[in-house]
Amino acid sequence: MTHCQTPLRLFNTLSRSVEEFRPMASPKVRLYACGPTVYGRAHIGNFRTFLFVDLLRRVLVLFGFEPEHVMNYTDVDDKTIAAAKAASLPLREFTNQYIALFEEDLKTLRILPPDRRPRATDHIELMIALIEDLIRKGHAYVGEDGSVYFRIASFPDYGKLAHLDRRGLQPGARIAQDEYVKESVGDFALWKAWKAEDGGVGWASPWGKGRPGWHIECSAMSMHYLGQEFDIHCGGADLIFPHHENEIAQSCCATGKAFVRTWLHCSHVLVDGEKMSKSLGNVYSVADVLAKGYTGRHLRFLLLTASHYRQTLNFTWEGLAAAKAAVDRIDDWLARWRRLPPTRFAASAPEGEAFLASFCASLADDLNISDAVGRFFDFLRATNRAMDLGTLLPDLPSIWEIVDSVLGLGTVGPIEALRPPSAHPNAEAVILAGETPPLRVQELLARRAAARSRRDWKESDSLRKAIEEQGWTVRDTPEGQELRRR
RNA sequence: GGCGGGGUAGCCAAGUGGUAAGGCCGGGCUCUGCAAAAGCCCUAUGCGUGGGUUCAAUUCCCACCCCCGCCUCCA
Repeated sequence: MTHCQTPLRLFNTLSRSVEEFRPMASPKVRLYACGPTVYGRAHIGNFRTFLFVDLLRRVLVLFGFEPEHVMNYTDVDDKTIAAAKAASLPLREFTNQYIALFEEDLKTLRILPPDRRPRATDHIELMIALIEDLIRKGHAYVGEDGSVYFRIASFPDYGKLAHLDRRGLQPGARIAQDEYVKESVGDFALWKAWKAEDGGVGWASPWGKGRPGWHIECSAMSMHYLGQEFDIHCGGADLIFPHHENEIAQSCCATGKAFVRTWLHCSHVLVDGEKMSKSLGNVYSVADVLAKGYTGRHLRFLLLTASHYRQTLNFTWEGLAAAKAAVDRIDDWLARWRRLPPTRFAASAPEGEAFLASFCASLADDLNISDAVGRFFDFLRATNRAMDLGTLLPDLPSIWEIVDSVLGLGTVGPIEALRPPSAHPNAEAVILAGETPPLRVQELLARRAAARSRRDWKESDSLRKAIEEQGWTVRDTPEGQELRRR
């Protein structure tokens, strides 16, 4: 189902410019995204990045590509080891919990699960083989401490992605304690020798017991699943340096190939204009947002559409309330046309075509979702007006399918009519919640229907209030009462 | 210091060398028993500040003032 014919243009961090995207073996697109380090609950900043990857993936499909999406779990590093130890749990058991929570949050945010989600600890042999290869080729060496380091001096292009030259890597204030064992400050660990604080965590290797450095896992797993050279590698902007720079160095030196064609990076989230930090108490998880009465769809809409992915996104509760209002408006629009008979929709209509063309054009321009959504709201208003007037509509069902393939909001619940013989006679109402209202609400609804037929407005109003108190909203339409979850 | 990203209405935000998308909030109106929803109208003579180029700049150039990120923990 290719709907957008326009060439897709993306900003490549490598060239710092917007380029037409052309995969190596179109329509296949091999896509690798750096995943979370699973030592704690991920926060909304993390999810902005994963939502960006989700957007990219959905847009690729919309433009006729077939992405194969791989995302890793970093389940071994200083933090996971320390946190597992603090929790008195084996590393694997500890990280399992956070992977489960993360996947639950992905589902809440309606993020499509990556095709593969490899864990670092399941691929230690691959990493060891890669490190051996780098040593063999003279790009890595074993330090006095038994750790293996990558020699950045052996890779002339080092710094190409981050646009840092070696002068920027001179010894500074933050010299690592293991400095004396490395040839150069910029050299980074491929393999870390076992230390007492690692406890039971460690794997046998040609250099003794130890564990992989952070960067090597992504090189090993991405090349293993996607090939030595693949199309897109993406992640948060903070990963540009050193993580992705180091991945490039390792991978290119090992294979002599270009590794990745297009690098994409998503900017960070601020909260109330400030960087999230535990000391400020502004690090929010998906669960925190749900606890305030918002849904995953509200948060998704905010993080996905509030600004361009290369722009810093300032999260505020006020902004989330605005996102909820916008989603509610979309839901009302959906509920409205979904109840219409098929005869109201034209098979093809110029306004529908024009809208889709502009929607595609916006997304083709480096995933300009804000602009695309702006077009969508124009279209929403135009079709609402057509519904007011009762004129023929564009093919809304198929157009929405396309729009929602990107927005990922879904269509909430089935539109059902609740009428006798339901639990309560006269409780007829259209339900827009996707869940059956409790008997108490059905009863109130029935009484209200009766009051309304008597034109007892006072009773009708107090029953509406009672229904509100049960967490439901009732509206009156020419077709009768309409019930929805508040 | 090096590299990079920003400053557009009450809030969020797109955008263009030709006179400011969209969302939220607010005000008015239509419809309605009421309410809600929906629609219509209004809400930046203005796009950080000062210069310059141009017939024309928010959009290009120069200078300046703020804010933020990265520079081997970090989505």
